[in-house]
This record gives sequence, C-alpha cells and structure tokens, in this order.
Amino acid sequence: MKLQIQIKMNEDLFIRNPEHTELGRNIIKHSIQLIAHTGFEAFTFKKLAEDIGTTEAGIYRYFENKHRVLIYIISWYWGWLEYQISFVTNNVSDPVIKLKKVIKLLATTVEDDTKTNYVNENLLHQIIISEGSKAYLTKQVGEDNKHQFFKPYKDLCAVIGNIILECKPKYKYPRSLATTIIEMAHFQNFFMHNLPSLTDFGKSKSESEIILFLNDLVFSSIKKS
Amino acid sequence: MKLQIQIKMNEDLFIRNPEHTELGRNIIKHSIQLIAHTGFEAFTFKKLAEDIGTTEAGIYRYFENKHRVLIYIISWYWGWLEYQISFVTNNVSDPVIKLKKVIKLLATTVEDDTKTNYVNENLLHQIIISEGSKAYLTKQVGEDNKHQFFKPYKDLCAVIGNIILECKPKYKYPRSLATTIIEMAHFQNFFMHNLPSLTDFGKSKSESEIILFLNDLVFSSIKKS
DNA sequence: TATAAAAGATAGCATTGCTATCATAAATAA
DNA sequence: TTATTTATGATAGCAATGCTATCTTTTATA
Repeated sequence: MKLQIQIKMNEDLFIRNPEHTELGRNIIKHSIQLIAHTGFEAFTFKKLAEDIGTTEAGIYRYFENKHRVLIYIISWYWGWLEYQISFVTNNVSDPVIKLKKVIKLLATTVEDDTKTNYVNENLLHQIIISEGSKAYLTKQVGEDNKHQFFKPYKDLCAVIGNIILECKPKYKYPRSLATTIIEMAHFQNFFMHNLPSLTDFGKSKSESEIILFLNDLVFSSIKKS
Repeated sequence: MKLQIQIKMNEDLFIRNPEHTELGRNIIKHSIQLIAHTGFEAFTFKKLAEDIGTTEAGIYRYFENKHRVLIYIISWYWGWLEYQISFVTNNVSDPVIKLKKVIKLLATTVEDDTKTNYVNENLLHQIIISEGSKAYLTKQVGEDNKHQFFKPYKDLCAVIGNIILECKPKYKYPRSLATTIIEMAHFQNFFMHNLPSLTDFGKSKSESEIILFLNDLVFSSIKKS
C-alpha cells in the first residue's frame, strides 16, 4: 500500500491550486530545488520557468509573486512537521520524552519522505534554515498575518508550547520557549556550518551537539524545582 | 565638552569611507531612515539618492551595493553595543549582574545617542530586529565572512560568552547561549509586536517581560548546580 | 594658482517584476 | 460527436531596479 500525505494549504496563498495540475506540482518541486540552490534573493520566476520548461506568465497564473511561493513551501513544511510530531509522540505519555523527540525532530536533517511525491523534505529543511525567517521578516507581515499565512507556524508553536506546559504546568513562557527552540534549532545549524565561531560546535559540525545544547537549555528551564 | 564615539569600520565594506565626507555621512543617516521605514527589500539606491538629493551614481561611489550598506550599519550597531556593554559593566565584579545588564541592554529599545552625530540608534535598533539576520542569511555568507564582515557580531558573541563562563566556568555552550540571547532578544520583540501569539507577552507588549523570559532562560541554564 | 579629488548630471543597458493578448491543446459537458 | 470551457504556450511590452560609464562643475589642498 502506498501512503500519501495531503497537507491542507491556505487558499489565499495561490491563484490556482498547484497541487491540482502537473505544472503546479512542477512549480512547487522546482521552486524548492531552485530556492535551495540559489537562495531566495536570486530566485526569480524567469529562472523557475526555464527550469520547468514553461514561461514566466505560466507561473504567474499560480502565484502572485515569489514571496507567496516561499510562504507556501514553508507553510507546507510546518504542516508536515506537525504531522511528524504527532506521529513520533503518539502513545508517548511522558511529556519530557515527547519534548525530547520534538527537539530531535527539529534539529535533525530530514531525509526525503517518499510519502510526499513532489516535495523534497531534505531541501525544504535547508530552505527553512537559511530562508525561513524571511517569510515573516518583512514590512507586509501584518497583511500576511491577516491572511492567516502564519497559522501553520503558530499551530506548531502551540503544540510545542503545550508539551512544555505538560512538563511544567506553572512555566510562564511556553510559547516563547517554543519559538526559541524552533528558531535556535535552525539558527545554530546555520551558524555551525557558516559562522562556526558563533557556536560551540564548530569543530564537530554535528547536529547531535545542537540537540544536546537545546535539551540542556530547555530542561534547565522547565525542570521541577 | 562634547564627546564623540568613533567605531572602527572594516575597510572592505565601502569603496570610499562614508565618515569622511558630508555626502558619505548623509548616505549612512538616510540609509538608516529609509531601511527602517521601507524595509530592506524595498530599499534602493535610487530612492536613497532622491532622499539625500544626490544621484544613484553618487551612492555607488561609496558602496558597491545595498547589501554592503546593510552590513555596514549593522556592524556599526554591534560595535556600538559592545561599547555600551563595556560601559555599563565597567567596575561590576559580579558576572551575574553583568549578564543581567547585558540582557537588559539587548532587549531594550535604545534612545538616540547624542554622542553619535549622524546615526539614530533607535532606528538602528528597529533595523536590527527586522533586518538583522538578513545580513548573514545569504548565499554569499562565506565570501562575506572571508572579508571579516561579521567580526563585530562575533566579538559581541565572544564578550557575552565570556561573561557566561565567568558565571559558570564549566558551562559547555557559552557561544551558542550568547547567540541565543542576542537573537531571541530581537526575535521575541519582533514576534511580540507582529505575531503576538508566538510569544507570551502579546497583551502587555512590554520589553520588560522579554527581559524576564531571557533571564529565566539564561540563569536556569547557568546557575550553580 | 595649479591640480587633484569629490560631486553633479546624464546616458545607457541588462535584468527583474509584472500584465496583457492571442493561439493552441486538453479536458469536460451538451 | 461536437461544443465549449479550461489550461497552457508564445510573445510583447513596460516600469523599476541594479549597475557602469562619461563628462562637467565644484571644492579642497598642494
């Protein structure tokens, strides 16, 4: 049996649903490849069209602009990650173990999930690390937020925040700690590979060290005391 | 007596030193205003030239491109902040008090420092919050790093890391904790104002709560145990 | 006063970001 | 089957951006 995941996407993100057509799925697939390869700044619809073998105008029929594409694929990732979390924490009763699994999931390079056809999760993870915060660090963040574009990120934050509260019901900053875990899982990875002297893992360049750091950080804050 | 601060800037950042001429100082001053106002994406040399009352070509005589301008003003800020830290921690022997002062400095909106003529630190602080990470989240990060463009940030990270080690000599992650403090001081501020449900300070929107969160986070990790 | 350095004034050109139009192919309904 | 939506392909075009070049005028300094 071949399982397929469907992530429900916000309809305001696109003009035409890219999941419904071959060209649409190609736009997603090649956007991920191109953004991962060239970075978001150098990513243009022209180049994307050439990669796919279609025209610029073709892309514009699906997405208003490249920023929407970025939000689309990043939202997809957060949705997929929330699914992964619910999967690996299923039947786990101890919230501390749950939270450790979440941290590991966030800080570990993912492999391409064969359950998702046209999405390469490994490239997507790299995009989250290098381009993730550019989704909201803009002047239009307020407008985009009205469209609910950041709901997947907020949902993820709420899920992690709730696990934190399970660990320590009286903890005062579950959401801020959740965003700290998420952002630092990615920033420490970026620093480790690109500006290693900003971290303590510069030599080993090993993700397991980031996990140890985050575990230490988080469980110092929320241990019973 | 009127005191003036001079921050030593990396010579590779500019073509002609903007501090040496009226036009140069205007470029810095108006870049800060324009980036704070329109965001880095919409910031162009054309608009900047119009603001100043000069021409695009005039700006290009000072800076190769807008990304160098961003790195310039951000580097300036880190340099200035390191000076502020050395100032407020001077004669303080207790490292815990030192670190608390640093956290407060990082998380508090600064007022315009009259000791610096053409730089508005308050606007600069907003830029750090919204645009700061765009300085390094690029494909050229490696190239830029070779030019030592991130030295001011690294120096700041080292200073804070050393204070952390003074607090707890055996702590394993002083640099990663330092970058966590720096980045989270700014990200929590951005979230609080723009995506409040990602934080626990959405209602009060008060910087003092961010300080409390960071203090809790940091001193749980490095308290004697 | 000579002359070098900085700034102003234009021009130009490739790329980007976006919209519009018309023709054709593919899917679906009458 | 034919009719007709619907999706795609093929071009064109235009304003804005990013950057370089050249020539003149002003300002600073030797």
